[in-house]
Amino acid sequence: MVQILNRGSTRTSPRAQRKTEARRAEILRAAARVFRRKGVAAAGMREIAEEADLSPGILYYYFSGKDEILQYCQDRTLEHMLAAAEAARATPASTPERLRAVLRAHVQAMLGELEGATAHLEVEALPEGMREAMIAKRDRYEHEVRALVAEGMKRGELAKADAALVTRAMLGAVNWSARWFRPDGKLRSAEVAQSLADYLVRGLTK
Amino acid sequence: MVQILNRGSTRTSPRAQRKTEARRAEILRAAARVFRRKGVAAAGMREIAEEADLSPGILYYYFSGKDEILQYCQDRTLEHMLAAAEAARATPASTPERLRAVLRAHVQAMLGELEGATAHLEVEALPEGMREAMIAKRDRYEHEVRALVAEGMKRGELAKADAALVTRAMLGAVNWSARWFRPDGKLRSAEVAQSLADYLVRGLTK
DNA sequence: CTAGAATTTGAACGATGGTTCAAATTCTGA
DNA sequence: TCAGAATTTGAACCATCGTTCAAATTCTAG
Repeated sequence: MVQILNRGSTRTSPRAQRKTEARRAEILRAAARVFRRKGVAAAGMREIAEEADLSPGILYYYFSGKDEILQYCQDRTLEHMLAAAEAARATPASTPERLRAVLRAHVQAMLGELEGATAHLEVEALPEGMREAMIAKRDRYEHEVRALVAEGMKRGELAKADAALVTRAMLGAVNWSARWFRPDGKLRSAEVAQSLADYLVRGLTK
Repeated sequence: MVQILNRGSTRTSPRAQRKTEARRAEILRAAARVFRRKGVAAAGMREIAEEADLSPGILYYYFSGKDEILQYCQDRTLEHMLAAAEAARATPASTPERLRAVLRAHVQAMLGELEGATAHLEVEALPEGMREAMIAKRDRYEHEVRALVAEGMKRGELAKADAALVTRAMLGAVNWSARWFRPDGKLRSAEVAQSLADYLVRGLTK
């Protein structure tokens, strides 16, 4: 997890710390919404500031710049998804069921009404130096999912296939939902999550 | 198909026309490579010019600007994919086999060594006014694929499911391959195409 | 060969967007 | 209450990028 430094609060009072922390979180949420709405490249600092009801300059009091904001946004979502993947591993359910759970959580992390975020799909938007660690984390997640797929195949619960490629196909299908999903559409995000997971795992059941 | 106007050649000699046409095609190929390598937003006109071994200004002699270049790039790939989809419809093979053929062609259109292009995945990068027609064309393609999926279900060749959602899942999985595929990787683009198509259609076979 | 048209160049322009910063305002502890 | 620290503002700075254009060069018809 990217360490949250003390930027923007040299004050030590717990009261002030909490307020600073809250401001920072507010900014991140606002940024995540703009990133999701317009894409990272098209999201301007002025727009992020407006979304958070703040002046543009203040963003630089709480963060070093757009890159850092993006980094936190991506990190948060990836951590969330990693947690879901690790939770699934600890579960006694069958491999197909655990795989479905991970995929559902993945979709919800992106499309969820309140905290859905998609910035982590644009790791290349990070500058060199920040990118590597994020890619590593994303890869860790991918490996987690792939391990689940491979385990299912080994146990005979899933049909044999190229686990790496199938994993990428699954993740691609769910990631792409961020492009077409509309909150005001016919399907709720939970339904999308359920149907996608069912279809994708079905492609491997015997 | 977007009409190729006579921009950049008021000359009427067939000889000159052909040369102009060739220059234009060269520019489009160079642009497609840069778009694919860096993404549309990060691809600069100067970089496109350099990729084509030309000066930046000349691009504006052959095209009205970046938007038009992008438009042609997207249009070409979409037309290519549409042609493949329509060809599949005219084929006597089973629905699952036709679906696999379309998906394979789709992957090849993006990852093919020579002409693979991914700019059409970024329709939102087009300005209002150009975007609508491209979205319509993309949707036409999606409908074509969906029709195939629906037909297979109706005929009993494929398991019943939400055809629209499954189609999007399939297209997402193949589109995403543009993000992770590396020409110097373990798998050739044709192998990726084959395996993806197999897995995705398998998710619907009974 | 030569005049006029077509093509090409590259410097400069203007808009955009990330960022900085001096000054103003608000907050906190004593 | 008040001084000093923390926070906030918004105008200005600067780099980047799409684009323009006057001038230079190349091509072609007669």
